[in-house]
Amino acid sequence: MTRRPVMSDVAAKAGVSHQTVSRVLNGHPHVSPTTRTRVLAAIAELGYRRNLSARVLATGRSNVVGVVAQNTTLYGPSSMVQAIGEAALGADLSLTVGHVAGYDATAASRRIVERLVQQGAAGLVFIAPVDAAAEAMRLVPPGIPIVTVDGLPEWNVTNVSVDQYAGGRLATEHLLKHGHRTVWHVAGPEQWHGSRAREAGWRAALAEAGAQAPPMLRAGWTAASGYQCGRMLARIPDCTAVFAANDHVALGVMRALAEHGRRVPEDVSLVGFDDVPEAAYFHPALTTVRQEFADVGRQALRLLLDQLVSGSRSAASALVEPALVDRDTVAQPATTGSRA
Amino acid sequence: MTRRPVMSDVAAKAGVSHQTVSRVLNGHPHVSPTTRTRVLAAIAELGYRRNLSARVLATGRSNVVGVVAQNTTLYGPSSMVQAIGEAALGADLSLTVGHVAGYDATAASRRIVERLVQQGAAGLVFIAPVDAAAEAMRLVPPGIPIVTVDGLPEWNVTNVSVDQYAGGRLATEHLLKHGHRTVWHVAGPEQWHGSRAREAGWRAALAEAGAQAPPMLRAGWTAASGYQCGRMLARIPDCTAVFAANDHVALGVMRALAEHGRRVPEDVSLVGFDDVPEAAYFHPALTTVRQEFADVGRQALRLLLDQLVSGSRSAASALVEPALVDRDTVAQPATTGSRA
DNA sequence: ACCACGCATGTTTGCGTTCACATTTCGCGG
DNA sequence: CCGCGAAATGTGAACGCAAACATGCGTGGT
Repeated sequence: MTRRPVMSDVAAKAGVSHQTVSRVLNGHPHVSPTTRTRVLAAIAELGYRRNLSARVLATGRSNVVGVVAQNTTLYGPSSMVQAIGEAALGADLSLTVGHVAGYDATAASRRIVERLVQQGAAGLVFIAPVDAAAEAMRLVPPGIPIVTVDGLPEWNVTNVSVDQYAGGRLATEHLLKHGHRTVWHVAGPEQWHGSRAREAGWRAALAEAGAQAPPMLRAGWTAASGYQCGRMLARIPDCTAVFAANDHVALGVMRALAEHGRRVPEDVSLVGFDDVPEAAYFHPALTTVRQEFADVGRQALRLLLDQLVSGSRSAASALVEPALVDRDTVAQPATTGSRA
Repeated sequence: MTRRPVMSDVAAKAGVSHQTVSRVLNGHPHVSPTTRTRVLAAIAELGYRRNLSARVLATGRSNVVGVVAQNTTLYGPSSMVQAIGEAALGADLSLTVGHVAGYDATAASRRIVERLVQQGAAGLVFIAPVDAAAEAMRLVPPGIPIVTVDGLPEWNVTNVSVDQYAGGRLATEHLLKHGHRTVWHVAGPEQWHGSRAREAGWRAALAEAGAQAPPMLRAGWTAASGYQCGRMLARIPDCTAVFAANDHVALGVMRALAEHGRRVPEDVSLVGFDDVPEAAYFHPALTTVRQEFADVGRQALRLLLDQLVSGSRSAASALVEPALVDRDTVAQPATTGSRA
């Protein structure tokens, strides 16, 4: 077993100095075309790859950006990571993704951040939809730019998120507009900023319409938890309109409703959130609020890049507007036909 | 702006040599407790983090493993990456995930592999459900261990996958057992090995039962493509049993069937694949074949670790057995009640 | 009392690259 | 034909760390 070739091996083979090889590799000027091709040939022949560690050590810069993601099994986070990855590839950056397991978020985030920093990450993207992320963020040395996704404004860091408050309003107003007296809400986990923002939007829309806010139900992000909540809602005759935390929760709710013989949308109208690709094929097709996750990912990387070139952290921000996608789960309430 | 502290800064502050600091950091023996605490204090005070590039350069080893993943938006891949990430964290390895965009798989994979190798990855996991991955794999220098997930045996590399052939049989046999004369199949993309294996399993089960294989329909992995296929199937009165490429495709099929007034399972029985978390909440609840993605991820990392300690590539393999999850989408065919 | 051994610590060297600077080569105008 | 500047190439040092080797000190056995 022979060791990996290094720059001087290439240099020897091409009959030049290692520095010339370096110049070729980095596209520096002042290298004659003939030398360049000779060097290139030697590289190919030896199967030489440059050692990135040595390069980072020598230059003090690296072009890897780290991503700290919360729960990449979920559709939202995974779409964003994917989008960031594609954008990074385009910007000739490489991506190191630290996947935080669900159960011990704080400890895991710490370790991940620690590693990313030690690896010399040039910048970090925190997909930080929960408070636990803030603490890990504090471990990052001041020199390294940060962008959060779904972070909180008070963290005072560049942030990009979907305007979930607006989304909550959108959903609620849409239901109200169809003549429902009020709208029930099955919320997501309360640690998630998104849940809280959607809830706030829901309350705001209700208040503005002069409608009383019914008690709020708490679900996770899963269909199973939505189903549990749905079983409660199904027993409440007054409940004619529901805004669910996300599409999967909505699916669970629909299921519970159906089992109790309550039809969607005839008896109960329902709006989800996210617009996962299969939402249009639920039965009936789900009316929902679309979040452009890929867009969020791209913007996050763009903002990080801005900081990278400017060389310092900033607190710029971007908001992505959600949009209502009207399908088949919203209708007039049956009893109060032409009341409003 | 003062530069990041290095080992000698810590050493100076603690009044020792840099080598002693190194020993403390690496948990070497022969360091007195008092010195150790002094060094630790200095590290904390300075906010020192060791430079991983320098470490890698000096030792020649790195403990980062690379993952090349195809389409992490999908439930399967993302679950596996997540599982690998958790397992890696447990083994004190760090993970660099290269996310291959969908559109130009070959070029993107190349670049990602190139990077991973240059970064000095100790080992690589290819989530390689398509042929394009094989080509990228060839770029990896021989010294670096590889594990593929959903790879092909002829690649001659350590591989772990779900036994999708068995899964296809399972699904088909389950339908046959209920008295269906034959089973239709809506397959996934043909580039994916999983699709092909499931198809083979389907054909085998049919042949074994002496049933004629009806023409096969081709979908993607999405509900939308399943819906398109479903619209065809709905027009075929003979079609009483369908095995769908995955759960989302099954959802699309169900939707199309419902629109044509064909009931599931009374008129058409349906089996999916994957058992995504929301499958139990489809309407009706989907009978499907469960793949233990997390298990696959964990095994992949374990096999990589084995190679890492043994120091050489091997071609061991692991197969994870899928299991049928019986829910509400399979029943006796209506017309041929007590025929078989 | 002396030697030898083991523990705690320091010194030197090299990992593979880039950077700053030194040197050689070449072409061209006077 | 000389000299000068720019282009082409080479040389040495530095990046931050760990490994190998070297040193000094205390302790126990005989």
